[in-house]
Amino acid sequence: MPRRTSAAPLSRAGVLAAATAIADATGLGEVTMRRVAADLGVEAMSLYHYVSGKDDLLDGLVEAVMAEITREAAPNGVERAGEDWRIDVRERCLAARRVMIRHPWAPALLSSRTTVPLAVYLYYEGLLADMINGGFTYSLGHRALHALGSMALGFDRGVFSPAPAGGLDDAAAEAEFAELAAMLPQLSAMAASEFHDNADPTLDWCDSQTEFEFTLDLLLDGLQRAHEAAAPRVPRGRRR
Amino acid sequence: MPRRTSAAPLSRAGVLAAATAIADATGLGEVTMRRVAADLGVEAMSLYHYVSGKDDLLDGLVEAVMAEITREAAPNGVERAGEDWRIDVRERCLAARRVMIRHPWAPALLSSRTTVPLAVYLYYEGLLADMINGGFTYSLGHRALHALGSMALGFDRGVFSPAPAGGLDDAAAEAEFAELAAMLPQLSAMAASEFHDNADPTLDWCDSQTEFEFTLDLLLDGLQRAHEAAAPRVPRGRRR
DNA sequence: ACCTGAACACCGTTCAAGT
DNA sequence: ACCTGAACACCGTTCAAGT
Repeated sequence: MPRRTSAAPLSRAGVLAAATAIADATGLGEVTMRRVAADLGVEAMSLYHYVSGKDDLLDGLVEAVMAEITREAAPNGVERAGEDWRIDVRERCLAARRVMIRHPWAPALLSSRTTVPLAVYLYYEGLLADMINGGFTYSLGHRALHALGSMALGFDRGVFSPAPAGGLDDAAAEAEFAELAAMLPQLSAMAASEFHDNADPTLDWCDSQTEFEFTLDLLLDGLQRAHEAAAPRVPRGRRR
Repeated sequence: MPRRTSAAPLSRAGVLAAATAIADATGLGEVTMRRVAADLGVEAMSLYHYVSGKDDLLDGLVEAVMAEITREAAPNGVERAGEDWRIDVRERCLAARRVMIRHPWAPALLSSRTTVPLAVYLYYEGLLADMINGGFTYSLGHRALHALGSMALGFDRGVFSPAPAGGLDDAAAEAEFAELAAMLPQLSAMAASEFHDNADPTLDWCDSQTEFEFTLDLLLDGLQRAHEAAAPRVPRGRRR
């Protein structure tokens, strides 16, 4: 039991920083009131002075992530020029994605929150403002936020992932894998085809940056089309 | 403690049915080994004869939901004709959505699973087969599965939802709400505008069926365009 | 004001024992 | 074979008590 070495007083920010460090290092499942407290050299109950409970701690983690996205999108504290809604929205989504890649636990945390923290609304406010400035109606802006879905926050929340349950270490597992591939002929053929085309080794042939950008541009294309169909004359900003 | 009334022997299907009933009635959080067992008039440890643990029970719930989607998409046990990939894919997504609406806990469960159950792969296999039959390359099929994301399983996994944390019961909460609206001018204006246009009362003005279908058609439009750009001559099936 | 120890009400899961 | 009671190792959280 390491006593607290530094006399630095506890604070909400300190508690959240400790929790973030644990999540980054060992995953969200290890983020426990007792564990966070132990890392701070303190008992679990002390945390309740800075955080109203476990739920508030998790909301705090979300706020920290959203703040990091804001810094990522405006590196010098300045917002983008804002001449083209499409570039602005795209850059916001890509900035969010860079942060999500740094914190792989964040998408699951975001998805699991039952109540939406204010910081998330502030982020959506910025996205919507980009589009309204670009001449979107509120109706189309509303549809756009839904259409972007989790892409707006920088992740692809499909349940689809290339490796099925269980590893393929021994021969038994390999036989099981072959049987499974027989049940999934198209998915197997797709995996084989994509492997072959791809210089990149097995890791991350799925959910790569190019997949993300393909989907994002597909959505932005569609929104741009819907926008121009409703208002063929672009009010301000330049065309692509 | 109600003893087990019927002498019906326990079974995996029975355990899953009890768990599904609990989730439907009171939410996923109440699905507990002890609670499921109690509803079956049995002790928690008895469940381990039919389910290898809590994780296996949750995988079982996912399998039950996927089976329900399959039944929903092929009501009489027959698959669709398959003349147009777009109609086939669309109908599969809408069938999945009808099931998700019946089991509001399912999207969160699907998203939280760290390992993907076989039933989910079988579902994706069907979706991919629709597109390959429609002349898609494996590369475009792969991109399409990613692009559809959670829409493929019938839900819109954005974190966006209209009501911020906390109710607006008393005057204090209402003042807080006004302050919050001032921080979110565009979102507030959007909400007001959409409310005004919508005959439908407050409930579900967001995440409605029309929003879902708008996003789905936006994605299908984009995929169709990408498909036709790569292979301008449609191999089989009719054009829209 | 800030931190603590003991306790409470829950979890999932094990194990040896019953029938 | 199927079910059980007691126990274990964890949770988040409360409360009265320390300083």
